[in-house]
Amino acid sequence: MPRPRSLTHAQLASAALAVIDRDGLAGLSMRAVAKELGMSTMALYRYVDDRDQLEQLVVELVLGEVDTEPPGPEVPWRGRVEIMVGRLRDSVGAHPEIVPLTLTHRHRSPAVLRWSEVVLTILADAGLRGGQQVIALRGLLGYVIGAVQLEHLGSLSAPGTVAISALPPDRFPQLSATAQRARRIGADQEFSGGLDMLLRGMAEMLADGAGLPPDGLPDR
Amino acid sequence: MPRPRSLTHAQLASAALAVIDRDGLAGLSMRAVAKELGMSTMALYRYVDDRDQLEQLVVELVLGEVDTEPPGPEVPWRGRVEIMVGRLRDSVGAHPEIVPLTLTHRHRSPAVLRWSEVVLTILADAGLRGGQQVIALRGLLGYVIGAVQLEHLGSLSAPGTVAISALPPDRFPQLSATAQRARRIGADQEFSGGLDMLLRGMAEMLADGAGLPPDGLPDR
DNA sequence: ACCTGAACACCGTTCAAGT
DNA sequence: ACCTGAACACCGTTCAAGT
Repeated sequence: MPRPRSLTHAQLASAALAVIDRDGLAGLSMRAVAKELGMSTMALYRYVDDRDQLEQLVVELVLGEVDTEPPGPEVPWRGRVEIMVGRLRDSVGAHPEIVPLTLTHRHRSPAVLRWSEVVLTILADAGLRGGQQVIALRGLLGYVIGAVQLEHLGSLSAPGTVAISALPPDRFPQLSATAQRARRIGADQEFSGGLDMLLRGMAEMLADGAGLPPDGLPDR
Repeated sequence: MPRPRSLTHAQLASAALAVIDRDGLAGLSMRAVAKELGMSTMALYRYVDDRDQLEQLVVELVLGEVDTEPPGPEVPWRGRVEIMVGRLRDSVGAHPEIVPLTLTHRHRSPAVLRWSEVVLTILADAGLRGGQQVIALRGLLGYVIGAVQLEHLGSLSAPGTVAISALPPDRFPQLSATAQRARRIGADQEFSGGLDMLLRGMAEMLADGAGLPPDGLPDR
């Protein structure tokens, strides 16, 4: 008589995320997750092929919470992009330890695909042409990924910025002055300031039709 | 009679980098590096406190090759930023497996500090004010980091893009159309297109003095 | 002082065995 | 069918010992 499955993928993912939130990404192991669930290590392999797939489940648990409902058309396109980017950043930012996992597993995540689809729709709506859309989407994704990592690593009690503040001002005049100022700028302000830079650039590209490849890549 | 040191830090770093270039970052281990050098594993601990410090040496070996000579003033400031960003991307791009290491060890790298100092000088030269400089520098660093990772992961025989091309066009119309086009856009074009977006945004910020925090953060 | 090898506490995963 | 525990081939690092 077949015993019923005692575990769902969701429970597995939650247990793994709990381990990560408690002990960091370095603390994630098949053994740790099994202990978290009160099962033997090998029992996990009933539900998952290998560690890689467990990681995929964690990524999907976190990214699956990103609201991918398109913002209303009454919001200007730049505002809509800001909303979508903000949602992604908030979800990942709530579990910054998983950032390295999202990088490796991003292409397989339905949530990221849905998110990308909505952002592309907004960009197309705004009037960006084919080649520009690709560049803009990768630019946005690249910015979010990079910024979240800088933020996460740079703010572990900000060892970087503190160390930089202590640099010899004669050899690094700009850097030490900037580090002083950087401490007064919050992470949110930094993030939205950089995003603003990107969006301004996009709007300008839109205005003068730049960003097309030199050979005049066709639009479809 | 004290034996002479048989190893320099540079040799150690080269051996580790050789392991990484051959077997990937996952193949890096104290044992692997020791074997590469023909020594016992524990001999490495004569030269390095722990694995973390070995990684730091690798990062410095790669980033130390970045030319941080400021480009001549005859080049417009945007061009100078492009040159500096390009140098960083080229060095890291030559050993993409180390990207995760640069993230963790970046704040301790003299090479990155020198690079940042030069870029900040260019930005100050261009007329960006204090708060804007911080945002612009982090924006640039974030973009490079994110873009290099997307490029590296996304181009391992491009499993992501290929998978995306195979998506059901009815559920992901924008994405599948975009994936088709993305295959015709080279990595360099993507990178410089995104960078161009950022630089346009910076130039615009410069023009109208935006990016200052709401409370009017003073310039020094 | 430099280098070694055994040992400890960890990994992911395979495999044979229990219910 | 579901779950277990021993075992294998790995880690980083400590420690005592050799030259």
